[in-house]
Amino acid sequence: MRSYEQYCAVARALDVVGDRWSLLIVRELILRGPCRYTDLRHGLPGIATNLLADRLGELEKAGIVEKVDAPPPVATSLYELTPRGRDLGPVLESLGRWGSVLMETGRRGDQFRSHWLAFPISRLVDAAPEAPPVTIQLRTGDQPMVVETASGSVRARPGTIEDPDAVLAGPPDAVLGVLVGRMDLAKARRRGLRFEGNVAALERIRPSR
Amino acid sequence: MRSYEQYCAVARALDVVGDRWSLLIVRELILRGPCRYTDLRHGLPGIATNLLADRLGELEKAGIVEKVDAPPPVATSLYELTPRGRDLGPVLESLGRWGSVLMETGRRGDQFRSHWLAFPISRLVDAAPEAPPVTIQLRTGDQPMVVETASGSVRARPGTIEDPDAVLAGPPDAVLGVLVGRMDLAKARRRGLRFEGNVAALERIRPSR
DNA sequence: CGGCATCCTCTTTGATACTG
DNA sequence: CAGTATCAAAGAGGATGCCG
Repeated sequence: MRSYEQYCAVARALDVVGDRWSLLIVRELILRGPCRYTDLRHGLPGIATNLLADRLGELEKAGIVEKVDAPPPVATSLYELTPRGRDLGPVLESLGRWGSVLMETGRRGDQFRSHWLAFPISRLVDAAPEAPPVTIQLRTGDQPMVVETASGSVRARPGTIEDPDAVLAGPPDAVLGVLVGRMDLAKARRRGLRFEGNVAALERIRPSR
Repeated sequence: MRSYEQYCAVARALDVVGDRWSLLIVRELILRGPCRYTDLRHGLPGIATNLLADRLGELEKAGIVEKVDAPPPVATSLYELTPRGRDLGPVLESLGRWGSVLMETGRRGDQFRSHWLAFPISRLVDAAPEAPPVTIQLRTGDQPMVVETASGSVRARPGTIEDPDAVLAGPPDAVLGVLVGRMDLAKARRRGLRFEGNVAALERIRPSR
């Protein structure tokens, strides 16, 4: 990106990460940890491959991303964040918080990847830390996810679990709407949500405001 | 900006404010309050006038900026932030925090405007709230600024004050470096800082980390 | 002059094809 | 798999023109 040439911290930050796609690449690496080139392409639907290569080069030069050789089992190299890159977490956090109200409009044919749910879900809070743990199986997007409470917080990870307290399946906006408490079950069902299990499990998960 | 078309809060936020210059326009309106078109141009050195007009139109359509007729004395219209626009404060805050280490490299011929100092200065903290207030006069950039402590916090505003506890003048990086405690007085003087007054006044102002 | 709209050039992006 | 090469389209930057 062409520099703004302003002696201001915001402008200088944007000189480095203000390019189109740059912050979304960081999002992928924060959400998924070290990634192969192909993993990044999959998590960034719409990016042109030459742009991904360009941006990775720039981010590497800026000390945000590091290219490392993967340990023996994998025969490729991985991209991962440097500590300086991980420091962008609060930037993504504030942007995501500001953007969360824009998620109410559902999709307009937007692409979706399941692991993107980890961001809003990490903002949920387990209302009763001393109560028994809750597990919820999600089936939306490209891969199944598990939501589980752990010591007062809520986390999401890819994978499946046996005997979850509830299963949510269907379109991403309905699943997300119910999870964050923005949409009630009846409305979500009308939008295509399939729900099984214990409704009380959802009440253990509440938006932290 | 072309949409990323991703059902992710970060991507949707960037759909709205990810355009070049957009967040810097918001910076100006947060730092200076309602602005005339010309004020914005002055605070955004390097922007092409058609781009400023374009961006203002987009930001208005997105509900971030509002164009209002100024009250009688002024014969022009003003641009101001909507509540939704003011909600971008934390985004600029986190970006500025991340970018602050990029300010150590001084200028490379970058443009500078005095009011940009308000951002880093608001992160300073008055170490001893019960101690007498401190006022510092700054003379760097396009207009004089006053830094003053008030009930435990530190604020900056344009203007001059009589009998300040200290006066800092010279290049912006030296003034800023001393203010945030990154540069000691000797080094700042070698970089062109002119200092008058009470050194102890600086010790009342400390980075809040 | 403040507040844009137009025109033109140059750079960046996006889509696709191709290679080690 | 992990990119590079190519080329058309979109966007940015700069100059200038217009209008109250």
